[in-house]
Amino acid sequence: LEEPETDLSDNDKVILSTVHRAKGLEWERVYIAGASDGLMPMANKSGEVSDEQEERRLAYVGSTRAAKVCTLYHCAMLNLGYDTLLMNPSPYLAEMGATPGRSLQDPLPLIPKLK
Amino acid sequence: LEEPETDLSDNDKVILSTVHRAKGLEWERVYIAGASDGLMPMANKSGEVSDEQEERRLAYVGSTRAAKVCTLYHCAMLNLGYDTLLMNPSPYLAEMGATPGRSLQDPLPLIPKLK
Amino acid sequence: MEDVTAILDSLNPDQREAVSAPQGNLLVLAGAGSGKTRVLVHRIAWLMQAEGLSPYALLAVTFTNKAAREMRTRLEVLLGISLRHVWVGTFHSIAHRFLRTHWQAARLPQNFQIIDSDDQLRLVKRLLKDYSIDVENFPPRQVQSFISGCKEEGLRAQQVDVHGDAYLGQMVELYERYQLTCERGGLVDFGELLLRSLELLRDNPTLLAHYRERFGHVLVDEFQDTNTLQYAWLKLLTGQQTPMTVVGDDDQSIYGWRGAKVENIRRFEQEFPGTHTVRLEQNYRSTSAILDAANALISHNSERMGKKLWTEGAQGEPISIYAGFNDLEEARFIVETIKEKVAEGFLRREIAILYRSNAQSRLLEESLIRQGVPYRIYGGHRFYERLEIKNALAYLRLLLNRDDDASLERVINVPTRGIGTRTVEILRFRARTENVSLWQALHDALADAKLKGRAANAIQAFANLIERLDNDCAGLSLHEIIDHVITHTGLIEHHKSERGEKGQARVENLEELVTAGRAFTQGDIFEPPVAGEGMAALEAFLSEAALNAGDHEADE
Amino acid sequence: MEDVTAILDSLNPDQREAVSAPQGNLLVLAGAGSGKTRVLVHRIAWLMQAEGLSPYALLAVTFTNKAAREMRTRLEVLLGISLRHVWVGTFHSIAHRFLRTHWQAARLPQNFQIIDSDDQLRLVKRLLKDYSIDVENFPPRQVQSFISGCKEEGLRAQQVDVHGDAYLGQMVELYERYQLTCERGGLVDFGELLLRSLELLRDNPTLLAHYRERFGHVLVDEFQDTNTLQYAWLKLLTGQQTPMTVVGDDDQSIYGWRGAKVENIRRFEQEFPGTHTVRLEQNYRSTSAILDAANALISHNSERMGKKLWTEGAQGEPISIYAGFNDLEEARFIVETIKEKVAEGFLRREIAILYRSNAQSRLLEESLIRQGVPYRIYGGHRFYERLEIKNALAYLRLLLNRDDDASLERVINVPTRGIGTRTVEILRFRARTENVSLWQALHDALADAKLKGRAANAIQAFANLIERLDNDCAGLSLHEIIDHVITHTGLIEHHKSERGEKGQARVENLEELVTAGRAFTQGDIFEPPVAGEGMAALEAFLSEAALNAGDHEADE
DNA sequence: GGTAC
DNA sequence: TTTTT
DNA sequence: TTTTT
Repeated sequence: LEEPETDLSDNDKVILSTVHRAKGLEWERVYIAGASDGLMPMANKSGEVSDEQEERRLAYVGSTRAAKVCTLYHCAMLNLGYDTLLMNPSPYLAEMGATPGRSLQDPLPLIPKLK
Repeated sequence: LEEPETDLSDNDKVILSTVHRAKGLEWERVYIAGASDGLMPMANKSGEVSDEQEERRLAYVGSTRAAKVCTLYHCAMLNLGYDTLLMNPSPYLAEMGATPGRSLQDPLPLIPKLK
Repeated sequence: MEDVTAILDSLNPDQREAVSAPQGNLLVLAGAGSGKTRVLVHRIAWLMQAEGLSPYALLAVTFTNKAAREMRTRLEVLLGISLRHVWVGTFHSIAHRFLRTHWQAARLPQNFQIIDSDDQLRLVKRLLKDYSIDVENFPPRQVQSFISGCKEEGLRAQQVDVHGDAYLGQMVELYERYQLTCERGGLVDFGELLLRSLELLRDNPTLLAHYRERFGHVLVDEFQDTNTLQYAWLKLLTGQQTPMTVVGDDDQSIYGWRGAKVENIRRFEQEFPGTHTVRLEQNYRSTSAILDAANALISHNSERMGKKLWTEGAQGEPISIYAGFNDLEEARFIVETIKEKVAEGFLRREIAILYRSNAQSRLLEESLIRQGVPYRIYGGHRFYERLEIKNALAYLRLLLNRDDDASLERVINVPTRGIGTRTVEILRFRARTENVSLWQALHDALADAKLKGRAANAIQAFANLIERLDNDCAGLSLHEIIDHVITHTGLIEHHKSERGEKGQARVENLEELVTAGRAFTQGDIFEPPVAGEGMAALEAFLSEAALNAGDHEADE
Repeated sequence: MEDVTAILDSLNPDQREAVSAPQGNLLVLAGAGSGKTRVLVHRIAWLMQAEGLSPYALLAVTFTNKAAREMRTRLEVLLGISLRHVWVGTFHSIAHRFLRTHWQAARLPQNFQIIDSDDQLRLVKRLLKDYSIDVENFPPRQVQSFISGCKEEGLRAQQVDVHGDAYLGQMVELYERYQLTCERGGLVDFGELLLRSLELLRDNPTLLAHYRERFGHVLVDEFQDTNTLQYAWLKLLTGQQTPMTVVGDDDQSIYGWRGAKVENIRRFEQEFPGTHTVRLEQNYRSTSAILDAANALISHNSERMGKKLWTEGAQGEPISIYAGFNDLEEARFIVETIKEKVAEGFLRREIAILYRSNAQSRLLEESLIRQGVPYRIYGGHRFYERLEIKNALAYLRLLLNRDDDASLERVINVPTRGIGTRTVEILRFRARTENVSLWQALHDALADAKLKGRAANAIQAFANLIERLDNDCAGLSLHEIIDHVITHTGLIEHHKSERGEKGQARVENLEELVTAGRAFTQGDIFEPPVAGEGMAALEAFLSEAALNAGDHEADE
């Protein structure tokens, strides 16, 4: 009777997944990372969104994975390794009527770069 | 007396050059290729022009290389190998008051692509 | 008629309507968390018990093996009997079944093998190199996706209209050569399974009539994810006569970029007249707050079929948004919240972090590790995509078919046996110019002594190895074959000598492959055991490995 | 005072004003085709003849060797005397001259060598590999341009403010390591020439005073192209006291992306008070139509210093625009027009096709070839950037300095002498860990027998070769040295055996290098012969090769 | 295991 | 950038 | 994407 317990607690791990792979699954609490404008909806380097409606469906699929709690996360500055981007919150947040849980800190000025 | 003649006619070649390298040089007739909107001024993939004024200076340097004739060339469709772009004429053409030498043909519809 | 009320007992009115809808086309618009699988399973039970359809007359198609397996088990639980004869499977596994059965009509060699996307990419790369095509202008991945894209649109190379475009023309030529290479090697890619299965039915009226008569009802899951080819296949198979039950949700269509067509579900009612449509809008998963947000969000889309999720459950916490200064902060926020919740007693496995792109996981993982929170990446590395497994499978494939160039190339010098790139280059050149397989080229080169010295010895040794393995395996069972191959090819030894834990893990994976082979022949609770012994079983096992690559997740 | 009116005779009033402006800062805003070089040359003549400045007191700085050469010749033609003692040269060649003279004060080894951008890139790549830094996040070209960028802004690694940014921090560390590597190898890159020359003057007040006193007038061409470092250097050198004549055109500033600062010319009048400004607006090149168009175009820019070109010449044909259907058509149009014009009697060499990016030349070339029009790409391949020449130079550099790792790596196995990547890897590792040069590491490895067998023999042979070459060359003249090296290293043989015409061309290029060496020591009409014989001449020759790489254009 | 093509 | 087979 | 050293 100890065995399954151990097995179970060994499997008691937080799940990380892309929204795509999460389709069809559910969890009590879902935290969505990257609820920022170029990520959700995802835009290419030119700032274009390839399929606005599909992007919205993706956000829909993501949020409907949650049973009890769904929280979204956004950040003002995104480090890309070679560049740092200033981000705006996802437009879908307003559409969902998401309540601000903590206010956005003022972004620091970007690091001046040498040419 | 034959020698220099031959040498000379051997050097009688049309010159191809970037505008940058052409700075300071001059020719009787200068033909400028690519007088289209994303090339002159040059835009990056996102359609942004990094330095609008420097781009205009580049066009200025190009056209002032000509002694007698300066003609600009534009084309409606640019083949990039992996993609075909529809191009508009360079905005500098209007600023220069360039006279249309041949009217722009109607662009064909782009080849439909498989996803 | 049996007592069929039990089937409807536990259902809500909408579900009940769907399950008990009369024979005829049925479209179930199943919102997220509305009990979609349940309805599908109960619908099948209903068709059998209330409508009296035989298990043989049913065809249920899904997209993933997981979904197929879940359906079958839940059905068996519901009915309390084994149902191994019901056709429940993915589009690909069903197409595969067709092709295996009718290999002659499909103009395939009997021992054809399935290649996965990885193999396909390797093949494309090889092709580009052979024809010295500039990979700048023709990136392998782009060529691959062009080929897959064509097949998914139901197009063979000859049918692609290039409009005189040189670039497209080149692509089509590559597609054509790729296809020839596959055919010479007896290889079938994922797209080919479906396309050829479609052509098989299309070009064999008797066969088509047979299946149309046999299947009394076809059920399709996640219908919004079907692509042009899958849709055409279903249309052909049912002849718009055999009734279909299709279940899906246009609001959950997220694979458009991969060729899936939401229009297929949107136009179903028009294309299949007499369709009865049922909406499942009661949600059994989420709180009201979450559903309100989701409904509000999706209402901004146009051309929706329309659906509004509701629940009898609690309002719950509002959806909230936390904003951090930068991505590092964001990851820290998330993990801190999770730690709090776990401390309050929530189960870790009931918590998920979702993101758009895999790249985003790095910071999250770092944060989880730093803060000591155990986690698992869902659907990370796949067992059958691991290097050592792919190598073992390549040897196994060679046992069945020496002309499988892709497999031969893969293992000709693994473990290293002194066959260098130069030698392989020579073989490739010869194979290409004489239009024979590498295996043939290799023997020709040995025969006319074009290869000498060390190289010839090594090549000879390789050929001997393969033949010896084949001999040795005669009469062995599947798992014994696998065991023999991984041992006597030296793969085990090779990985044992690798430095670090990696080697050990690889050896364990290889041993796991033997176990998988044993399970395969013995059958398990999910899958029926396979007909045939030894080499016959091996053939089936290899197909299974290619089609079920996602199932067997690799440790770590 | 001599009769100086001859100097002013042929000039227009503006030019005359500029040439004869009193000693003191002078800014000549010289429009395109306004006789800029003429003014510069006559100004120098004026300063010497009217103001009585000695040739020694003059410093004329240009950006290209071509411009420097043209200035010197035209000056000699104008004055009818040889002027080899006037300092006319590029920023880099003048900085180089400073550093060669004051190598001790500049803390450089006497035999320091100049590396070009190519060498620099190789060095950066080597560095990234050595420290196993991810080239995805740190693309070599980006690292290189960061380093050059810093130097051009006058910043040493220690002076770069990273604001706690990890990425920038890594860049700076790479800059630092790069610099250390250069210093250990006695290597100086283009940016370093200028930066170190600046520091040399800045940190040696006596030296600075000496040069400030020596130069009575400094002239600068293409002032709009100066970068921060060059501007600072000029400011330091003149102390804003020595009068300067700067010539330039803000409207022709097209190198901003490379660090050039138009502001330097725009702010010159404020930064150097008492500046007299002259505008050259009369154009001697183009028709009125062309100038009208150019004036109209540039008038759309803001913050211009202001200038309007005019001509006494004809109106001419209007500027016209031809629009083609696609780029192929466009190229065909252009070439057709050219053929017409050539048929009408225009000289081909008086016709140019200009474009923005090199990629555009391909279609144009194809069209020219197809239509049989002879053409030449201006500034195509550079002689000193050719592989075989770079290899020969690397051997020559090794003769002067065994510790030049970049050169040693370049040729250690060229021609192939059995030293493989593995062996080189071992040497590199040893050099890195023991912080010695590769040459040293190589001897250490031989001494303690860490390398054995074939590898050791090959390495020993290489070391012997270099030493033998050094011995052999003692007493030889420069061109004999070069000849000896390209022969006895086996480079000539190596290229002779190459297939196709390429090998022949390479052999000819190597022979051309010998000729260049001969010309160098003997001097020619443009350049003074070099002081010193043999090895001393070699040192100068190598610098010359790096600084004048663009001059000597390669055939074909 | 290394080098050469 | 997302990846059901 | 342009490349004076």
